[in-house]
Amino acid sequence: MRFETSTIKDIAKALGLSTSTVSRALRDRYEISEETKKLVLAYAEKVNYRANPIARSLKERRSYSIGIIVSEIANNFFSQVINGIEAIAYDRGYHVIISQSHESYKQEKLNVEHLASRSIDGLLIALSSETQDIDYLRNLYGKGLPIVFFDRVPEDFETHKVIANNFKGAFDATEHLILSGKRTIAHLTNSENLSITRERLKGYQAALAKYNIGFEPELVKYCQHGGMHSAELEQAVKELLPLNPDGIFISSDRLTTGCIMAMKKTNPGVAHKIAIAGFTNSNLVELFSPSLTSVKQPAFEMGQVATELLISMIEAKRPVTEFETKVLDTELVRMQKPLGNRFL
Amino acid sequence: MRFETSTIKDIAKALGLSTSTVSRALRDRYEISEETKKLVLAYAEKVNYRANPIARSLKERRSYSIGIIVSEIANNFFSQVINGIEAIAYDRGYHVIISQSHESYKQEKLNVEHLASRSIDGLLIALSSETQDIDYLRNLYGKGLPIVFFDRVPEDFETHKVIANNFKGAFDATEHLILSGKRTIAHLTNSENLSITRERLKGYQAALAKYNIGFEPELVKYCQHGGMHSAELEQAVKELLPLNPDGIFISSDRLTTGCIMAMKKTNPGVAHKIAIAGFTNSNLVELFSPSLTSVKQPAFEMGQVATELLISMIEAKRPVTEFETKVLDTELVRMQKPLGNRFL
DNA sequence: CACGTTTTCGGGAACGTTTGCACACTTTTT
DNA sequence: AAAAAGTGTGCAAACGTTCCCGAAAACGTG
Repeated sequence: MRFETSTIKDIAKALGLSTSTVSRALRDRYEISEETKKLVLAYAEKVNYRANPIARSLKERRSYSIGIIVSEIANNFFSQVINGIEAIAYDRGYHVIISQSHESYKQEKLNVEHLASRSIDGLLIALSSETQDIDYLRNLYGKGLPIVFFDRVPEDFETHKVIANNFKGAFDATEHLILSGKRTIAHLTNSENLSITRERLKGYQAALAKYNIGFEPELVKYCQHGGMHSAELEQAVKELLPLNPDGIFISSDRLTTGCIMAMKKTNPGVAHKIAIAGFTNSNLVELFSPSLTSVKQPAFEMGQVATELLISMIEAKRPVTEFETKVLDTELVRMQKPLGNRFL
Repeated sequence: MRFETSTIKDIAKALGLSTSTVSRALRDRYEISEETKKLVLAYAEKVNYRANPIARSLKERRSYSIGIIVSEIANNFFSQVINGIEAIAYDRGYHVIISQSHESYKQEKLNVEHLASRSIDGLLIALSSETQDIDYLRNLYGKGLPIVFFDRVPEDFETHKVIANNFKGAFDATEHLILSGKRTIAHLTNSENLSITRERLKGYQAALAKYNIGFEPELVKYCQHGGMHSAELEQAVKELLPLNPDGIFISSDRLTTGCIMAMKKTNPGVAHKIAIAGFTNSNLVELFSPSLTSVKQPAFEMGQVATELLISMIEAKRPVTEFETKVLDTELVRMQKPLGNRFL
């Protein structure tokens, strides 16, 4: 803000004290007498003094801000994560700067470096579906920037991570389809680069195995761009439908909604015949037709936990060397009984 | 970032120049010889020099950041607006700090003041549904903080504003219901505090008038919290249904989805019998059941335009005195033919 | 050659904080 | 009574920039 605002100097002058005394009084340091503290506090209150965070940052060499990278904020899951992040961050006196990678590696790298040059104190990141090379992150991390990964995490990076129990979420969803009598279950998923893709695939396979259903690789379709392009989704659906699946397990938020949309567009009839189970944090699933069984991730909590870990790293006196990977349970929300047809 | 990074001083020392010369060379000022400039630039490039934005901000008394206040980011409309804002802001070298009011006046005020103390250069805000008193904004504005309102704007505040053509959007939606043969058209809307509420009500009334349908005040239900609480919505729906409307026009994104949800919950049968038209920017409307006619706002564009106006204010040499209110057209997306029932 | 101009550069203050150190004064200890 | 310890405060440097001002060098011009 370029407009006039009272500074510590003004207070010092007005009260006939030195800036150091005022500063210390404001920070409630032990060296200052109660009397002076009260005086300063009262006056500061009166003139509505607000410490200039920029000057503070320059002096303390930190900005009290943390960067967030997600693929997009217009996404139920991520916007809920962000809410969790904000809840903790604001509480602890940090503000957050959000950037979107739009599932592009280039954009992600650009944004991270922009944030780093903006003097963030720490970074919270879910990798883009394109990302394979995370050396630029390793570099920043090596220079001292605390980083916590969430949701989409790299395997070979020693730091805190927060993820959902993707294996179990996928297992539950697939098992649910099997228990509903489905046998030919397709799997639509994200880029192979992503940890979530691999973990969810394993869950899917494990469920099939448990019920002695053979794993058919051609029933698995990968979307390199995470469903950002509708053409990609339509292509996948077109390839999948001829295999006549009676169920489909979809592995991410955007993919789930995008896939249903693509199925309706490609072949509206079949969309209602295939049982759908998918990861999504949409709070509108009850409105969807066809309806589906959804795997909900504890997004808000994930944001909270990740932020707490990050702040603990930022505020640690000495370098952290013990890292943990928190795994949060997902929730299976079973499809509503379709009581719809009599009303159409 | 607290980790070591090269400064202008380091460059100066290494090159045997003064900091002023280096600074000027970096900023490409005319006083510096081409030769020296090249030397400095080359060295800066070599050591990967990045100007410290915090020091810069302190010196220049501005932060190159703009604040955004929306009611929530987990909202199709707002997240799209934010995308538009970011597109322009990043392009012009600003970064954005997003805050959510959650439709609470208290939270809104708190966030705005937090942002202001964080030295934002300007503010982009859509008022919360609770907000009536905007004196605190007037105060900040008076002190020199540029503010641009979008979507939910106050009437008595002289500054740039960007809104959708709410009157026409509401008119079109209502007319569409009328032309579909509906005669008892309810209207579910936001808090009366909001500009969008008033404008959309007028559009609704105008459409009724055009077709000689009497306006029935009891068919209009207001939601003070903009549908943040589901109880509020269910209450409204419970009051509305006994009046036997055959159509309903809903006035905002969250309200539209929330209302359908509430109708399905309260009386699933009737949900499919009432024709629905509502404002929403959800990209999933095609998935909804019951399906609906939607009024889409040019959210992305709204963000872009608002940001351009704000930046023009921020960068204006002298105080801006000519303000404009940009009105952007909405788009009516007609309900899909329900080809659904034969597939259920 | 003496003078003004232009070009190119450096010194140093300033932005608003925080903090190590020194200093003065009071109280306690030996 | 002198020394030590404790208490409260101020001075000044520092964080990394930008920019005003002055000065040295190079260049005409008469």
